[in-house]
Amino acid sequence: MNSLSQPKLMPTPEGQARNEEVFRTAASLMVQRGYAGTSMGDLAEAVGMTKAGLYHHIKSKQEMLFQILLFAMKGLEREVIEPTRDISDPEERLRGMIRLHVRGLFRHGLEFTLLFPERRHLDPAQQEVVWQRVDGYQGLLREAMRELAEQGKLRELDINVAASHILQTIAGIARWHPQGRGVAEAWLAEQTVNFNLSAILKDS
Amino acid sequence: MNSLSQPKLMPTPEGQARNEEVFRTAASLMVQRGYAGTSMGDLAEAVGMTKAGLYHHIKSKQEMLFQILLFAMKGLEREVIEPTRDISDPEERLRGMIRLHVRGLFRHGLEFTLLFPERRHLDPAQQEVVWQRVDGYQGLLREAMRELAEQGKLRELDINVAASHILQTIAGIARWHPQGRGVAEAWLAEQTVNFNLSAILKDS
DNA sequence: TGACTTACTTACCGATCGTTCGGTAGTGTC
DNA sequence: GACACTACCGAACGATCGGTAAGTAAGTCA
Repeated sequence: MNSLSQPKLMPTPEGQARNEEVFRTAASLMVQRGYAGTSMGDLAEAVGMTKAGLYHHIKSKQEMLFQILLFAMKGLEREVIEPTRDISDPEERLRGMIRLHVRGLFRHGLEFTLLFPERRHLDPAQQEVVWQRVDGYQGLLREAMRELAEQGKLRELDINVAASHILQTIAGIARWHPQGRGVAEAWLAEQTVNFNLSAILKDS
Repeated sequence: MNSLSQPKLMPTPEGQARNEEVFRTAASLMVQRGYAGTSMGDLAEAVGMTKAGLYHHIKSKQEMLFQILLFAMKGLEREVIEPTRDISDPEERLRGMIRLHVRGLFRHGLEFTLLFPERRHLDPAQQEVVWQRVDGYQGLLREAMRELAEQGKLRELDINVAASHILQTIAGIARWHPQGRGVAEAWLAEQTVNFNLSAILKDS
């Protein structure tokens, strides 16, 4: 029942830090080169260790991907879901979610959005877990749209399709602006917020 | 100066067909498992050949990916760009492009949309070629929006960001509805058309 | 019939893959 | 000082990777 990225037993503080470094580095490499394109040798070199040493910190490459996805999803929950949870107006909540998600892509490593397609390398049980988390997140988008519909503010559209479209525009940002450098992040976030809300809201 | 997927010399009609089968199968496998996740052994087995036999049809795995991307881009040009080229009204042209692109994802193998991220496995010169094609396509979206802006029909938004958002919603469909089965394709296409045009058009 | 080509095959190459084994330096505990 | 434990390393494992050399059956054309 380990919660995150624990090695086999009780790590020292330094070991814990090293452990986290391994996972963060792996996430970063996989964002750049993909899961299959990132070898354990690459990762070992990047953290200044031998391949064998890595296996003190992780159980397997696949398990590591699983832990990274869970960890990244927790980041999304902390940086996006929690701060907007208590906004009662659904339009403002939706705006907040999209805005924070886009900004989080650059500010913190919200690798989840980018690494999500790599879930195919997990075994079915792990895929199921990851999928549930995503569906939970998407459910929040759907719920906000449902409330907007009740208020008569929503266009005639399918909420499921719209939710997936919104997520895709966000994910796309990370793909087209790889490091977020050069573009004004806040501006890009607002562009994305407005694009998606114009898409789903009735003319006011 | 071979235009598409020619083997070394002059293929027989059967050879030509086999050649195309190799490329189509490779595209299909790579859509499912990714470039790195598709081994030449897998591909050989899928087409009922030995690995060595494959190399009669292709020069290398990387070159094959390049040819597949070019071929897929040609499909996009044939199925989406050409049929909408002569629509003078920019709104209708844009609607047509999105609609045909989404439908094409299911009807034909418009693998380009799905395989585009795999361009990182190409060498820089090949990447440049592929990128130019994409930018050309995206340029058509931008041009339509520019015309809409001239007619005063466009919202205040950045055309580059909007174009990338539109493409992402389309690509997302292929990712979320892997085989297109089960969902009414035409309905999904209209949902996507309306989502994106609502996003960019001023209230009428 | 013989020369040549296409479309493969069998057999193999060196490199790299993820992973494991046995060992060890360092640190803290009794 | 004996013991336990963490955090590694060197060396190797079998498997698989992309790719090749050499050979061959079948067809075309003179």
